Amino acid sequence: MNREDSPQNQESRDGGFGFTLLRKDKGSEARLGRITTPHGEVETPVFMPVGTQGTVKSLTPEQVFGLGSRIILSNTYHLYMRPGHDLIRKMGGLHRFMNWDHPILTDSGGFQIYSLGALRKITEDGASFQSHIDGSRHFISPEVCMDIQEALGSDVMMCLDECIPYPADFAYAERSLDMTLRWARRCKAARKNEHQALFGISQGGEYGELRRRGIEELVDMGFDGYALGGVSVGEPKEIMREITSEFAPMLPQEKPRYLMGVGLPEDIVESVYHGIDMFDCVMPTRNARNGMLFTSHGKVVIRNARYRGDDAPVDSACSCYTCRNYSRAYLRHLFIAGEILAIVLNTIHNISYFMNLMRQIREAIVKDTYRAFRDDFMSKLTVTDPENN
RNA sequence: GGAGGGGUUCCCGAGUGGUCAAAGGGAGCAGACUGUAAAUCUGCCGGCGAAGCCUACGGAGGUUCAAGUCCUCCCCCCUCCA
Repeated sequence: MNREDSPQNQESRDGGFGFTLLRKDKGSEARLGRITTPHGEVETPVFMPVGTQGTVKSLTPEQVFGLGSRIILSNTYHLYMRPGHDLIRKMGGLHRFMNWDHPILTDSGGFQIYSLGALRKITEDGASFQSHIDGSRHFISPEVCMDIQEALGSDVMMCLDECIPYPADFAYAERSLDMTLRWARRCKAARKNEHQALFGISQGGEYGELRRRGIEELVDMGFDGYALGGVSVGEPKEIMREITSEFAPMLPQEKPRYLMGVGLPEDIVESVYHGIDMFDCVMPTRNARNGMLFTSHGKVVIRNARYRGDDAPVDSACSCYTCRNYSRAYLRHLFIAGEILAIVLNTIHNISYFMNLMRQIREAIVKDTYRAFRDDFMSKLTVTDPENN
């Protein structure tokens, strides 16, 4: 890797990328770790708020950091389309551009190959997109993808992959997997800045033999971390659980393991149990904007009539800014009135909830009580909460 | 006092003989959201348990097989002229 010799290294604050496995829970596969990046350290298991367009929607970077976030996710495809990676490069990179001087992971655009299915075409060479913004045509190959992510200057780059939908038949899943593996090889060959970490992504749909072979090949190639991709694309929960429980342990012990796009609090708790270290999901931010709040007693749809005159905080067990200062009745009023502050306060709460959850998860691992923590968490899901009924 | 326009389901507002429990908004109510084309999307929105029946288009009466739609009278609102 020659990190010590790279010119970028001398400019960096803390050196290159690294992962230290600090502890493994005795009763489960759960792990406690530390990721080191040029922009700071991250304790794992970690949740990365999603900031697709170079912003965690509705929050300032100071707020995001203040809530406990130490790494965020941003997006190659979206920043390439607008404002353009060359502009961001000229502006000194994404960290400076968005005023976030902490770690950033950039997704590759692989998810847009899935989510913008109607607007793209895949060939062996890469993916051509018709811009969802102005209809113009663009082409992203593994090489272009690396160039964009290096222009953005993210701390962790993701390989370009094809995230296939669910369900997908075996033949398609296999063909796609093999292409994704060739793309991974090309990404690795094309990257110029060894200072930015590069993660490989497992695909193969729901097919165990494909997952297994894919992971073996990725590990042979050698990446700084490994992701399980192709989940949270509409598959039944059991399938996601199977993939996670069976293949997280197959990923190298000494590298971070990232479950892409996950997820619900219970999905996170369950996945940590099987040895996942990193998560990202739009859920806390998007659902906040849609009026759904995560709480220790289940979800709260703040616009519901039952909260009209409710003077209690959203979650009495939460000490976030929103819960310390505002009633459900006020939050409901703001949301129904379409006020911007509703979105801000909701997002503060949801991100706060996820950060607290991750903190509790780490504490449980430290205490070697993760299994009990997880069992307790899951049992509460099925209990009807008195406070909320 | 004269001339004209209008009163529609919670609100606004379409509808000028049957295809009308009545378009479309809004409000209200509920649901969805998992590497963000998302401050988005979906459903419900007179009553009764379904086929169906009942109650509804200012009020009363009438014409017609059939009226929110046509006629008569009445009540109320708006504009202009005195």
